Amino acid sequence: MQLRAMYSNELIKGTLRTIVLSLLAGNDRMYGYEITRHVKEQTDDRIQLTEGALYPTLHKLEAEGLLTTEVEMIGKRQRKYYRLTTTGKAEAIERVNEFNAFAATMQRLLGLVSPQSPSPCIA
Amino acid sequence: MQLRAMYSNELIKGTLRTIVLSLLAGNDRMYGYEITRHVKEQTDDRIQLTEGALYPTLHKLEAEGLLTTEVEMIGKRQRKYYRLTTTGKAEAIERVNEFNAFAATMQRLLGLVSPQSPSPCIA
DNA sequence: TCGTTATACATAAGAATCTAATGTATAAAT
DNA sequence: ATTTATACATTAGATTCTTATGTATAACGA
Repeated sequence: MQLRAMYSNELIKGTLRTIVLSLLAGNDRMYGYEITRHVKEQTDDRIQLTEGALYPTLHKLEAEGLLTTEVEMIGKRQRKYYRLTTTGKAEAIERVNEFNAFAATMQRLLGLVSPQSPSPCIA
Repeated sequence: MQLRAMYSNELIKGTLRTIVLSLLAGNDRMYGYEITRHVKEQTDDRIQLTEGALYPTLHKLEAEGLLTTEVEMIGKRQRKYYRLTTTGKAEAIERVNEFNAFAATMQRLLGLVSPQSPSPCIA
């Protein structure tokens, strides 16, 4: 479940956990399918998660105590919500900062930014 | 050979080819050990390539026709220089642009930049 | 001189992650 | 009635990376 879209698949590898944690940090609770829709929309179809990668990742994050689950029935259909634990919230912040720092380092290494500009456009 | 340093290893995955191609795009020719030193220095030890990842990657890039090699003897010690082919030069540009676009998309998704700012601080 | 560190290549077992396919099922839309 | 969307899940195989190991020369410091 990484992408079926634009970016050469390799680049996305290793960012799935960061994406999931970041989305949950901003959304209180979300279910798997919702996460895939959200990412697809927010990135204009550039990143499309696949089930084969997403579900195992969610299960792993839960097993590590970063997420808790709440199952609800929508009609006869099951829906499994995920929510960050306290540990998960801290981890989310750490991961996002880490990605940001990594991107800045890479952009410098690849000559995409001048060494002077400390980090690219942090909001 | 990805990193033994700061960034949670996962993030670096998939960027090795991009790094190698980018460095060779800026340096005419380089040998393996030189690449590891270069990356380490340029990133202030934040990214440290390991042999187990670098050498197989160089061999693969050569097999794909993106690199050519020139072996030279420094005293009794062998040194294997790598150089971009025409195809390799085009691929290098593509990969770097791809990373840049990917980083921008991720930074938007992770809420690190406002949706207005088109791409972060391109030099 | 002797030991350590640096230079310089390479491979390989095992771990981790992702892709692509498959499976099951309900609900909505055409 | 059929297709598409919603919603979960697993799994075989591929790819990539980590960690360790192997070989060898050169330089440096004690």
